[in-house]
Amino acid sequence: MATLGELERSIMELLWAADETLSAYDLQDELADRKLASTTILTVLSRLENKGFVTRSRDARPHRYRAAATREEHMADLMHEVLGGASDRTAVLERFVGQVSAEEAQTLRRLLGG
Amino acid sequence: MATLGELERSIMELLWAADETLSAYDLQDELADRKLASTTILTVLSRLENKGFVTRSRDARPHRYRAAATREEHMADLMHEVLGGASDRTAVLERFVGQVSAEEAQTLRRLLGG
DNA sequence: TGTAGTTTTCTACAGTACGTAGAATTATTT
DNA sequence: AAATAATTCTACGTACTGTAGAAAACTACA
Repeated sequence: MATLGELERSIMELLWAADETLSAYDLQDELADRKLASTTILTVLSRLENKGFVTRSRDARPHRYRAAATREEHMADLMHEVLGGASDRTAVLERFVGQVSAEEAQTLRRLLGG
Repeated sequence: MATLGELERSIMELLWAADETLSAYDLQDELADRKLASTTILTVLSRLENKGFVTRSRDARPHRYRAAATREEHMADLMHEVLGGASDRTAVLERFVGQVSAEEAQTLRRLLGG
């Protein structure tokens, strides 16, 4: 999975937080403090699309964008990606679980259908 | 946590796999197929040290290097780092657990002291 | 102890990714 | 068809990584 830059991440956060699809102009507004050119937003959205993080609807103009996966899916994917790179997955899980808070351990037990 | 480049990762893998500390020359040997200059290895080791992935013993010459954390610790840290960036951790864990294999689910239950 | 050999640090450069945006092009609206 | 709006193309600065030679620091031996 590709990695995200600073602005790329900000834009993903906005897309993840949005209920609706967003246009480049919507994003430009939400990032108004950074005073970015609309072409900048478009460029980044294009790159995010190429990386598979974003899908674009070309039906109307301006084009509308949405995150390809939810933030949760994305993060879970990242975690699995890390785990997938391990030769001894059990050892990694052991460490992982060992550092989890009590509440989260409880959550995990519940999710695992204890 | 910083990200690792291609060669940086190869060197970390060797350090993780090693029981002993390794010198730049040891690593050069293990990467002999790539025909790297020893200064290249030293530069990368230096960068890894700055990033906190490697510790160096200057007692003897050549200096000896070791991974700051085990591979498992590192990977568990990465997973926690991802999880830490989530606003809704439970949702992420839910996704994560949902994609885990049956055996790994079993492992997790055991580790959680079900 | 001066000099040759060894090891490390400094400096440098090419390639790639990202932030950034103007120019050129394409589409829409009137 | 002209004016306006939106997208794509092109480009550049910066940071990071792979790569290594030059310079400096250290070690060992004559």
